[in-house]
Amino acid sequence: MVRYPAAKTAEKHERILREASRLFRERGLSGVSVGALMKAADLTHGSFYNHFDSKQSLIAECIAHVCALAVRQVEAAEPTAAGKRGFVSEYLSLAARDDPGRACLMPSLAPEIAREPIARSAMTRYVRSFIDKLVSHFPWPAAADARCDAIRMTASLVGALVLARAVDDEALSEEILQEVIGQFAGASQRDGASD
Amino acid sequence: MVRYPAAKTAEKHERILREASRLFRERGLSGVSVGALMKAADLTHGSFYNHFDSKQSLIAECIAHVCALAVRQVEAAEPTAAGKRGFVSEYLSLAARDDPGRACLMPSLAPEIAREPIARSAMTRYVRSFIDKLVSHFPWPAAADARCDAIRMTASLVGALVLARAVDDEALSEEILQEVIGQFAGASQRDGASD
DNA sequence: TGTACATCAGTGAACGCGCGTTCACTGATGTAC
DNA sequence: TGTACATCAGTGAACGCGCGTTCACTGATGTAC
Repeated sequence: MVRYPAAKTAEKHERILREASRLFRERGLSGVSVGALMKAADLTHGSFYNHFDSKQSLIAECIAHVCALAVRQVEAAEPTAAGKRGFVSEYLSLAARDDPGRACLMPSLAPEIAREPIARSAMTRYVRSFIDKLVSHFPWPAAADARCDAIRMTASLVGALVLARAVDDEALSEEILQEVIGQFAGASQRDGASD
Repeated sequence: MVRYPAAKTAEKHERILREASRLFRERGLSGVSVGALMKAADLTHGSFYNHFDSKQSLIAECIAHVCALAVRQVEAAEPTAAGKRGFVSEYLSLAARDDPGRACLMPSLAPEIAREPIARSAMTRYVRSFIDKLVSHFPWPAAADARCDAIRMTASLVGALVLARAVDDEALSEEILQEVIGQFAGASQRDGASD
């Protein structure tokens, strides 16, 4: 039945997916051609269609793949207040800012995905999983407000990384990252609500 | 010297810029072709190059143009705590979410612009102007923290709109908008810092 | 174990298409007298 | 005021290019005996 070893096929599928997940986050959906992607995966462009129906369906699969990575990254943090602070510092680190291919997908691709009807449901699962995992994994001052706090934290993280990357000026970029890291760093309540 | 009336030329230049500013925010930079843009401005594609050097330089000019609009929009709000709350509510309104062509440029285009070296300096001016105008126009609880608060607020606004648009589920989308509006709505200090 | 065969993932030329940009031409406009 | 001319923004065919996708073919692999 299966003439070629399933493991070989799966390994190539995985390799394409991994390269695509990295490249899409680095260059945007429209910045990665099927040809360039397959070259990065050490294959020729024709065989792409042995693994995926279309570029669109690869995009949807990539979102789900990176979603799983993101959830695992939250889980890798200590489930304590210190672990949460560490997670925020990593999410908004210079390394994350400068290497979008290994960072969260939302700040790189969310606006482009919002315009691709087919990919939006995968993106919705990403956002929901991220928020839910924050809520369940980390401690929150009040259980009743945990979800609200997690949503606000997610918006802050995504916005800060989007802005820090968009900006040309290193000082301003680092200032944005630091101020938002600081927002989640202390027990002090001066941070946050702004009037 | 000037054979054609300068006003006519300027009016067309303005019309192209206005349509481009709307379309780029709606469809992304790579989602708007020069041909489609010029059709929207009731011209043929060839004459685009009488007005702009290239698509790239149009993009830079658009960012500056929308930046001026954004600053004016902040200025249009009452310079009070209530005015600030109203500004947040409008920034994160359903109308803004559903009509990116008339909303802030950052949540629509920042990631794509971050990948276009030529446009980043215009984007930097946008981000800086936005933050500076928030600082100078609205009241802040402590002058020393005004800039920090404004940066955090900007990150929250941008992130919330990015996520609300990326998500397929109306309830989740509205929840994100509402929680972040709520973060800036009350005098209560429970909002904000999350642990 | 060795040989002939069937399978099918991988290959790369080719497809139609839309892109950004160029350019020879047009024709409405303002100028000269 | 009327006519001939010069200007130049606007027009649309054409350019080379890269895209997503298709497809006839190849050749390494596992199977049959």
